[in-house]
Amino acid sequence: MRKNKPFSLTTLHPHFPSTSRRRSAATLAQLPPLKTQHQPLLNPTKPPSKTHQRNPVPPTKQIQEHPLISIIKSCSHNTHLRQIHAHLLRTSLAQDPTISLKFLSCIALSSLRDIGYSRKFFAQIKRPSFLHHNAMIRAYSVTDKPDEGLRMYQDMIRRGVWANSFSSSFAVKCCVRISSFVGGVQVHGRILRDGNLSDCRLLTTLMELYSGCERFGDALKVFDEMPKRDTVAWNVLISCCLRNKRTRDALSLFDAMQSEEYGCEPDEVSCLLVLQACANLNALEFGERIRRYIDEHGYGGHTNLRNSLVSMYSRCGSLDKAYEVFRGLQDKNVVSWSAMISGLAINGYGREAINAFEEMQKTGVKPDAQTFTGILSACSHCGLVDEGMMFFGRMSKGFGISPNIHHYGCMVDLLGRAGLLDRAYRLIMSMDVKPDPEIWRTLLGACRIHGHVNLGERVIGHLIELKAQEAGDYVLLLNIYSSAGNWDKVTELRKFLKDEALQTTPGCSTIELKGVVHEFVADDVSHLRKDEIYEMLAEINSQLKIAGYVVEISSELHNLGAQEREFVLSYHSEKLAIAFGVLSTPPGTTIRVAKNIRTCVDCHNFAKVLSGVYNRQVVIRDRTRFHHFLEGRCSCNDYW
DNA sequence: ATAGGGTTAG
Repeated sequence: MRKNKPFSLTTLHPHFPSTSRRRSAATLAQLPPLKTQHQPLLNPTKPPSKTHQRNPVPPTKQIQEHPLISIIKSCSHNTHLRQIHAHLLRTSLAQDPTISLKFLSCIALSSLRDIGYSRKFFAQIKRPSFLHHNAMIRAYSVTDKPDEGLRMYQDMIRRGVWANSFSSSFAVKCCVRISSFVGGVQVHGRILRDGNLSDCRLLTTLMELYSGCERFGDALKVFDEMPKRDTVAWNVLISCCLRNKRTRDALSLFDAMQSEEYGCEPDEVSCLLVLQACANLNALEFGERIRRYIDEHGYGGHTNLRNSLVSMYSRCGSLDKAYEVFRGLQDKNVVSWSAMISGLAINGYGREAINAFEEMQKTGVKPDAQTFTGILSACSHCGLVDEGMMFFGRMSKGFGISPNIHHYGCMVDLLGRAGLLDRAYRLIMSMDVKPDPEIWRTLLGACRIHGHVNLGERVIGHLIELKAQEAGDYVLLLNIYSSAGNWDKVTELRKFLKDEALQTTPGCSTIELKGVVHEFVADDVSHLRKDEIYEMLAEINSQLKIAGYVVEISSELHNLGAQEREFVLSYHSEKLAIAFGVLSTPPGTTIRVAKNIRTCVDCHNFAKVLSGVYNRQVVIRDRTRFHHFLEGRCSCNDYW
């Protein structure tokens, strides 16, 4: 407990200009002469003036800050910080609690982000309060040493230094940065003991932590126990759903938060997040709803929302609407152009994407790394090998952007599809970034297309090295073996797959009907209309067989008899979604399905034949592209 | 009490 009156500079130095006048242009030059103001600042000799005592006003409003504080606040340049530091040391102002605190937090947030500097200054404070500790933990949380911030917090608790909800908040931030679930649980425990259970912001940070550690359940629990939830809390929950593969729940939350029970208005961030969910799920109608909401609530002018709309429309296969929004954008920035270029790319308009790229530069917008990801994927989707190579070269030479893993991925796809497998392999080996499993899978896909057994085996070797091999990868290898007629290897691999319990990314397909997204996994029996769906699937199977559809058994890894294999295949998630689509739409309409992983050969053929027999346009969007099927043909030359 | 915390487009 402090016995003295709060330290106030206002009363001590009435000659300082008032806050309001000072605010306009505070610079170091406006400081009172340094030499004359040594002692009085820390050792008040004059009592506070009487006028203040006669008119008691709430002290918080009355206290004026030291001019140094406003200088520190407006100080963005590092050299200025150093100057102020020197000044603080000279005048022993460094020991003033308010000033040192302000300075400490300023170092943390300045462009310097120099934790060493913060540490040094902290060490110079003789009696740091818990506020100084808080500022340090915060500093750690925004630099590259978040683990030390957590340690400092733990140390604080251990030494019995007073800690408040802000200390915990910064500590949680540190845990978020290093994805430390264990550390987060500790801080959570402390928060519970401190009884900070009604602090909405603190709990939101905690949700953010669990979200980042892929602990959806824990995040939801925190949310549930919050006594009062504001829009940001809902937004964090939505973003948590997006990050933890609960995309469909993200859509329900948009409605739930608005319900009478909760009465929380979605803001522009909510819209941004939900639009992402729509894009992932292919949920065009829901996306349209969000668009109406945006217009009705006056968010229509937000460029980020419009950019998000461009992306949502194009990822839902509605390129014309994407273009319409794009055209209406008054201030197209690099994100708008990149969204449009990627949109053209995934929809198969490679040339148009390149044109857009040129036009973008004419309007003076400079491309960045993600623009090039879009343009390179346009080239790979449309088989524009020379153009792709050209852009890949121009990227670093002409624009100073060094290729990242996504750029390399596009190039591997481009070269691989074109049959230049050795070059693709050499490119991966020459990369200055570590190859990820995804890029090896891209090459493996190319090996399948071109029946390259040796390279395929080598790629599997690399995946094993990364401990990332999944069942789906071996299925591709199986396809390669069987198309090469290498039956011994096929048998051997089958046996291996049967014995080994391999990890698989569960395939999942979604289809939107009347604004409701339906989700299917393989062998799904959870849908309300499952009986009708399976009946329809049986009907479709027999119709397609008449039309010449043959089940592609090599897609399946189960070591079963041919009859049973066929049975297993018919339960793939995209078939269930398509069957549901046929069930719910009249002939002549479009069935749009989104798949989270690669669509298998068999489902590809299934959709192709079905589009003719049932007179539906079928569009399957898998990880990177659209597969359009119409009248028994597909748009991608059976490159699946 | 003091300063200070959460979500965000391609």
